[in-house]
Amino acid sequence: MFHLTKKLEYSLLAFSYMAQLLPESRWVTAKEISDHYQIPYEVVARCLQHLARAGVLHSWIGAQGGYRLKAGWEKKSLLELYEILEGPMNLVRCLDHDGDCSHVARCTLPVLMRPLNQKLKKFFQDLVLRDVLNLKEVINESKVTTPS
Amino acid sequence: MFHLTKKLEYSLLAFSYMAQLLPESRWVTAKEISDHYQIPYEVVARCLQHLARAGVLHSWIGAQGGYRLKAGWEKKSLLELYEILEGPMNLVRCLDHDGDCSHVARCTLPVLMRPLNQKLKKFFQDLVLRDVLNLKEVINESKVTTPS
DNA sequence: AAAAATTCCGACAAATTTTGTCGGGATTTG
DNA sequence: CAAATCCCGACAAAATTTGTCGGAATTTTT
Repeated sequence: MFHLTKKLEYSLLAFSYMAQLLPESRWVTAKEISDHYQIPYEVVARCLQHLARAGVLHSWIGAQGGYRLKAGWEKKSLLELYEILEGPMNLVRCLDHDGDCSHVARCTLPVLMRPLNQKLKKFFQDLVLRDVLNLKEVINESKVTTPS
Repeated sequence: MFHLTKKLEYSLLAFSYMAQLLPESRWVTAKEISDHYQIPYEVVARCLQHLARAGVLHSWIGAQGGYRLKAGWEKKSLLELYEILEGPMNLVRCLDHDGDCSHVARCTLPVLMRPLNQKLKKFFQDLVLRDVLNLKEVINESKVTTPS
C-alpha cells in the first residue's frame, strides 16, 4: 500500500539523472536512462512521455532528440507527479466518485477519509523535487529547444 | 499505491463500530461487524485477531466472547495499525533490507527515500484513532475481562 | 530520398499483490 | 456435551502493477 510504484521510482531516477547533468542540459533519451539504471526501456519511456505531455519535460522527436527538464520542474511536487502517472490520489476508492460508496449505507469511510485524504495530499504537495532530490539550487536551464 | 488496503479499511470500520457503542462497551464478535458492514467475515476476523495479538484489542474466546477495545486504543496511530496489519511501512523495498538495493550500484533511491520515508512515517504516527474517528473524548472503558 | 534515431501509442502478457475462501483446531459458556 | 467463538494456515481468485510487443509519426543524418 505504501510502496512507490515503478512508474514513480523510474521517474524519480530519470529526474535525478537529468538534474545531475544540469549546468550542461542536453537532450537525454529514454534509452540512455534505461541503460544507466538498467531498468526496462519501454516503461521509463512511457513515464517520460506522460511527464512530457503533462508539461514537466520538454521532448523532441527524432534522431538526437530526447527529453530535457522544463523550467520550473524543480518546483513540481510528488503529488503532481503521482497524479500525472497514476491518476488522482485517494485513500479510498469511493472518493474517486466523490464519496459515492454505494456499498453499504452504514459505511462511514468516505466521511472519515475525506479530511485525512486532504492532509495526505497536502503532505505530498509540500514535497517538491528540489527537496526530494536534495538539490542546493537549480543553476540554469538553457532555453534550447532544438537538438542540434 | 495510496489506496488503503481492505485490511485497514475493515479495521477502521471495526474500530468505528466499537467506538460507537462506547460508554456501554461489550464483547463484539467478528460476525457482528462483518454483518453490520457486509464485509467478508474471515477477513475482518483475521484483522481483529492480529489487532488483538498486537495488544490493541482484548479478545475472549468462547460463546459470548468477542473483541473489545483495550485501554489506550484511541491513541494508536495509523502507523501502528499499518505495521500490525501490513508490516513495516517503507516507500521502497530496499529500505526493508536497510537500503541494500543490490540492484544497480547507481540506484540512488534508497538514499533519496530514507528521509522521505521518515517523514511519511511521522505523518501517520501523528494520526491517531481518536482524531481519525473524530471522537470528542473517550468516555470510559470498563475493565471487564470476562463476558458474563 | 532513404535510413536511422527517436518519441509516441495502444494492446496485451506476465508477475505480483491483495482479497477472499476453506478446513480445521482450541477454548469457553450453558 | 453442544454451541459459539476465537485462532491459524494453506490455498484460490481477483485485481493491480509491471513488462513486452508491434507499429506509427517525426526529425536528423547520409
